[in-house]
Amino acid sequence: MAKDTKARIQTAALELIARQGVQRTSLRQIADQLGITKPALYYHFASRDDLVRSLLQPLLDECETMIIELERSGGDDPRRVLEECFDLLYRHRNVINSLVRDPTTLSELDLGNRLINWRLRVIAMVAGPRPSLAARVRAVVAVGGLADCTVLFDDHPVEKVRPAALEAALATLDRPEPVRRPARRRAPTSPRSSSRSR
Amino acid sequence: MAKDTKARIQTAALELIARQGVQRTSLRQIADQLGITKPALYYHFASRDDLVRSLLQPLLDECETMIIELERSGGDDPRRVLEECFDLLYRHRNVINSLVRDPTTLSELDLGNRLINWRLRVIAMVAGPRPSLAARVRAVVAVGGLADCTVLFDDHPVEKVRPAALEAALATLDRPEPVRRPARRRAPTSPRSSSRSR
DNA sequence: GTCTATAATACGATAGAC
DNA sequence: GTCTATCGTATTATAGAC
Repeated sequence: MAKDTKARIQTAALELIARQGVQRTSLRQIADQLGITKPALYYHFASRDDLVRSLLQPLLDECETMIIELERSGGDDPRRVLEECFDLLYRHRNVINSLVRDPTTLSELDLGNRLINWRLRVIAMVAGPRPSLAARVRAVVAVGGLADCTVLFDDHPVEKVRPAALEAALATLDRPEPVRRPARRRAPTSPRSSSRSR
Repeated sequence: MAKDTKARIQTAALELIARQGVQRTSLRQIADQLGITKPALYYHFASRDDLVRSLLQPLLDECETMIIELERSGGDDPRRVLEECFDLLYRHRNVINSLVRDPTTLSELDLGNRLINWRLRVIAMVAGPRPSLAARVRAVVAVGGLADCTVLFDDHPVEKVRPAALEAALATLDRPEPVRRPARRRAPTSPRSSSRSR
């Protein structure tokens, strides 16, 4: 036990942040959880922001390399793009839920912009070249829905969720041209549009 | 101009929160924006939390009534469920992006649990009775992807996004039984599974 | 209904001893 | 590498005048 204190700090911080959000987690709480004092944290991290950033760094690095690699070699294979995305999102689902979905974190630096940029690049790959609006919408649904699956089925084994999620996302994409949908199961004599719109 | 000061406070608060998150927005900032002082806010709201809650209340109320109404009358019509969801999410997209996605807000009271509960009820309606895991996954993708569309296409007219999003979500659901997918467009001789898994 | 003034508390961060 | 002690600054909230 010598230098891994840094790692223990990160673990404790992530745990607290997962429960109460970034802003609500103070250096005092983190120090207390470890049984050390606040100034001790400053030996390992230059500032609070430095600590938070260190939690995000692995995710950011892997996103960057994954997307660049996909764009270089596999951007024309939606299944492979979705597979890689699912695996990365699943691997980092803790950090994503605790930190990335927090608007406070997003607004600092250009993290929000970088994430939006990556997302759009993934969507662009999945939507294919010169996509119509409908195709882009399908890509958004596929990618966004896939992301939700990495987080909403925590009680299910990932080996079962993963293929199901990929099939569902790919099914969303498989609409080469707009057609009138055939009547769907169980749809009674309901009015075509009953929404009160907006 | 007499009693609508309360509404003006809410508007200013929402605007600031949209830009910097809930936790980063202080009563001082809100007061400054309106040209009044901090204690004046306490005449209209009992506390800071009271103000934040008042911003969420309309969304919460409408969610509750919408879901109850759907479960009573339209739970077996996925299209109608998705239509109502899209319209509600789109109508409240500002509050949703500013407040609801903030972990800090979610952890207070049982807001997070209520939202998860509603989401699961919507997913259950969309997935149909006694759904398989695959069917539930498709429902998650459909609902989650639909939600993303209300937020990601801000620069497009909603009259175009709405039908496209609904079609995409419904397409996701339309997989009555698991079949081997036919080969998809543009998939070259890529290896079937290249993911480094997790 | 809004003000001035202030209390009570928590925060991030630093200085300096050990 | 961790401590005690503390600085400066923010915050929410209240008391009481007008």
